Amino acid sequence: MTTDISIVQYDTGMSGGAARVPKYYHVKQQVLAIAESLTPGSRMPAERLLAVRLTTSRTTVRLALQELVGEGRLDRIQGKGTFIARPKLYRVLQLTSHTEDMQAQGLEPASRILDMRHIEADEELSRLLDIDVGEQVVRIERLRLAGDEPMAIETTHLSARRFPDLRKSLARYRSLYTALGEVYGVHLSEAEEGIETSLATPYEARLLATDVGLPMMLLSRHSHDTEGRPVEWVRSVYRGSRYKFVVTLMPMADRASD
Amino acid sequence: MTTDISIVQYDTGMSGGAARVPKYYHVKQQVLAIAESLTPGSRMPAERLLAVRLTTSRTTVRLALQELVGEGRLDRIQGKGTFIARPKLYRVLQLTSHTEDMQAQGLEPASRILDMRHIEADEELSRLLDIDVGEQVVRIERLRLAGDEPMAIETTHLSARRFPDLRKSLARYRSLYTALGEVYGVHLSEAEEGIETSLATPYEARLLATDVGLPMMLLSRHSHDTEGRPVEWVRSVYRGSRYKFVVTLMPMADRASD
DNA sequence: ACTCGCCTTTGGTCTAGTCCAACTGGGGGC
DNA sequence: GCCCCCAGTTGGACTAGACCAAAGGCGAGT
Repeated sequence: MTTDISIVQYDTGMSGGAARVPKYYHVKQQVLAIAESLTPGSRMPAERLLAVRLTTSRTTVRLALQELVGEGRLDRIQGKGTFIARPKLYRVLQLTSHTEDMQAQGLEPASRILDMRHIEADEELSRLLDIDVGEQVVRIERLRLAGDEPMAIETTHLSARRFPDLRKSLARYRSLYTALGEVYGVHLSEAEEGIETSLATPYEARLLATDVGLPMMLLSRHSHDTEGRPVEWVRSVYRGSRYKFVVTLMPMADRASD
Repeated sequence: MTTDISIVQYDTGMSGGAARVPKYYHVKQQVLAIAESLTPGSRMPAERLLAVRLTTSRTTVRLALQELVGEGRLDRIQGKGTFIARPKLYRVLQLTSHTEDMQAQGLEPASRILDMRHIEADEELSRLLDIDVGEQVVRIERLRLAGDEPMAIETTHLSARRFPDLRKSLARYRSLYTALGEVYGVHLSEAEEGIETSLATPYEARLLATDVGLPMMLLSRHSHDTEGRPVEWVRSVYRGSRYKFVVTLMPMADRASD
């Protein structure tokens, strides 16, 4: 029972020199091989069994499994087992609403309002929405769904003064963007979107049916109307292992002619 | 020495019900509090010391530290210690070269060719580059740097037949895009970019000075020339904890008028 | 025949401890 | 005075095992 950390050469066939490869990484490759021999939805061998078969500890097996879950290849369900996951979904980055975006992909859009309240603008929100610090801001927290699968937690911020009675307007029209156009005559024209990684908090993990600490995609959108005034600031958290974001880039104006 | 897993209410002040919070998550908050009281670059207490102070095991402390490293808040260096990290860098998504992009942000662009070779097109590459299966493809693997900090591993694929003697052309012009324009008369016009998360492989971790298994940003770019023909297919891996990607979205053509 | 509850199985969390690897600094040798 | 080596410290990897929590099957009781 001596601890034996193997030092092995890395061999993905890529260039460059050697790199140290921890044992769990080899275990991961072996587990992956098993996973690839099975069809999506079918069950993997139990952790304790894998540990015995691969002559390692359960901890090491779990580390390997954790990475495969983080990559979206496996799903773990306590009490039931570990299963082969389905492939990633696509999410197109464009200036459309959730409703339009889902319909364009043939998916059933849905959303559940988790929370809707007024908060006071802090310094950051006042800058983003071009209002005074302390002014009222409508904060809408929604769970976005594609079909019956939870997709993202989206938190939208708008000026309460500019968009009064937003709750009623939202109820009347299905999509927020439609309501903005129909009720307040505001049309979106340009937005900057920021994309970064984060890790699931316990709250996010519960709502999105994933595990605490797994990699997430954090999108923030800052939208402006046709007059260039800021309209909304949105922060969305997606399961990183379930989505791939796609954006079409066009040449910049000052390069179009050369 | 009984194992005592505390079941505590989650209290980020958000809506929704309770969620189970593992102990390491509380430890993480405590460690984060310590980190926030220090300035970037300064050293955190040692792991063994934190374990004693927070009355937990070193394993649990390491789990908490791992998440903070994954979020880009801490850096760990074996033999030296754990340090407060610097804030994230921005990376704008637009149809420019690495060289232009870096210069626009006042950073010193640099890149190191890791590997350059010809490979045979498999089915996927033949589709992406619009060539036959088995045709030669130039594969350029480069380490992108911003100043002296490794930024990404970028792997570019181009048709070898369409761009002969690319090595010489690359040597003459600093940027690949410049070489494409000057030597081959090809100008890029539109590209689809895909963004997803992945986990660092040992190879990637070594080159990007990060740890195996940490969340990464995986960008893939499919660029076309002004005639709509595919020119390159690029796969780039960035340290997720170091970069935030920014893209400007414009309204779609069929929505500009309403 | 149905229902309730226990028991097994499977994943989830945590501990305590061992050994390896890398950086640092001090002391001895040249 | 300079260099090298060795020992201490710090992070990295792994083990063995304990107990918790959720899911589901099965059997006893009604």
